[in-house]
Amino acid sequence: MAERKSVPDPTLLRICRYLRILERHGAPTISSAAIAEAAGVNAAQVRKDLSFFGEFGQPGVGYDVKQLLSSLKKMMGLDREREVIVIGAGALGSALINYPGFENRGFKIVGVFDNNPAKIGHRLRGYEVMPIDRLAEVISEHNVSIGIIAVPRQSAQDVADALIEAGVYGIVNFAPVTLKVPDDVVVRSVDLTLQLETLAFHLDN
Amino acid sequence: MAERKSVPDPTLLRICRYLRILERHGAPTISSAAIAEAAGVNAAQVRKDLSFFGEFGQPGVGYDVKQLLSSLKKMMGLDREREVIVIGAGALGSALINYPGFENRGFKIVGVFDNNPAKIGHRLRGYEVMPIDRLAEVISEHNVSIGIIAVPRQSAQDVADALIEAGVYGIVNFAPVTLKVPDDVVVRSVDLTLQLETLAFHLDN
DNA sequence: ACTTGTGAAGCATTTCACAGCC
DNA sequence: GGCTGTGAAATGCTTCACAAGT
Repeated sequence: MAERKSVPDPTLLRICRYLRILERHGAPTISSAAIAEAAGVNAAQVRKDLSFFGEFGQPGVGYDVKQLLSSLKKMMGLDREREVIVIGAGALGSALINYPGFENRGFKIVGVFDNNPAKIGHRLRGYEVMPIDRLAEVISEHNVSIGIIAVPRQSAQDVADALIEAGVYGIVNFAPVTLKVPDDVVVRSVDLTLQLETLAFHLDN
Repeated sequence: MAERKSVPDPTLLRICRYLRILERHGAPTISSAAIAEAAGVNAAQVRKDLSFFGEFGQPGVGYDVKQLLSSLKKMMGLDREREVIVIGAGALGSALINYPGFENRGFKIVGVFDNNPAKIGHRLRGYEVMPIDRLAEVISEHNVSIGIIAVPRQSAQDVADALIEAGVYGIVNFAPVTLKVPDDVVVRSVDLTLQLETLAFHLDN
């Protein structure tokens, strides 16, 4: 929970987006203006964001893409593999399991869980679907630090409780509820309909 | 694009979450403190958020749940059905198509598109998958105002361009890129990995 | 006694603007 | 000439605190 120097959350999210831009950038160097243009933000914003992590650029030249990439990855904790599990083998869980963005960024799925007996034991895109009661076992065996909740709203809190009980400190929640967790657990939510709903407002106004 | 009185974006997102809380609330009235507790925010925040849309509460009593719900839905533009299309019939598109949250909130899917010949013509959870070149036709025929982009990063901008060309003014983008669009088009992005990536940082710090 | 609605204060984030460096 | 890094200004958002209503 505690941060060395308190990096603003919006900065963290933007840095991840810069990472993608850098990865697809051809030239060996890039300016803050070019990153800003690709990310749709202000150039000063880019420089300020980077400044939370150090000084990476050369005045008059810009940033060395390769070097900036590896520095940022390291500072963001994205330079090593992490074991994650997915709870919920429905349509969404299934989509997440083979979403390339996860494995590409070092998040290795080491378990898929569901409480539906019809699904348990079957293979889902290469992963065996396990019953929820094996959660704790898999978590400790693979040293899982992150759980991805892709179950219906009704069971999301129960799953979160089980994850925390088993020692998971990071949760990505795809269910449309606000999870109640202790202060030392970090929850980040992705709500599939929220943005769509706000769009209704924007189109009318 | 233009708003009557400029409602902050965070407020819009929270209002949508309050909507869900209200829908699941048993009692006929609710206080700002109760909404706040369920949403994990400050009670003053709830009152301020609601105040952007009007005065709905009674001092000493709270808010009439039914009345607040219907007022908010109306002000958010969620009181009527809207036609949407989904572009991309891969794992994610497929998950979105039968995600209950969409239809439940008045977003009616009237078309599913993909450019993969192997998928075109086949039915996907009840929807016929159509080729991208029928986009404009379906959009004008069904009066589609919102397009949901669930294609890989590489084709997302092309799809956005085609949507805009065909008269769509609202886009929900699930691809991990920043789309370039004219000022009168509203894009809202949902990034499936961004939150997971920031979690890596939080767990290390 | 309890709860709303809201000015005003407090805090956070973004943008500006420019000194300093290549 | 072009670009970074960063104080300072500007903006935006959240929380406080309280008058007013029931």
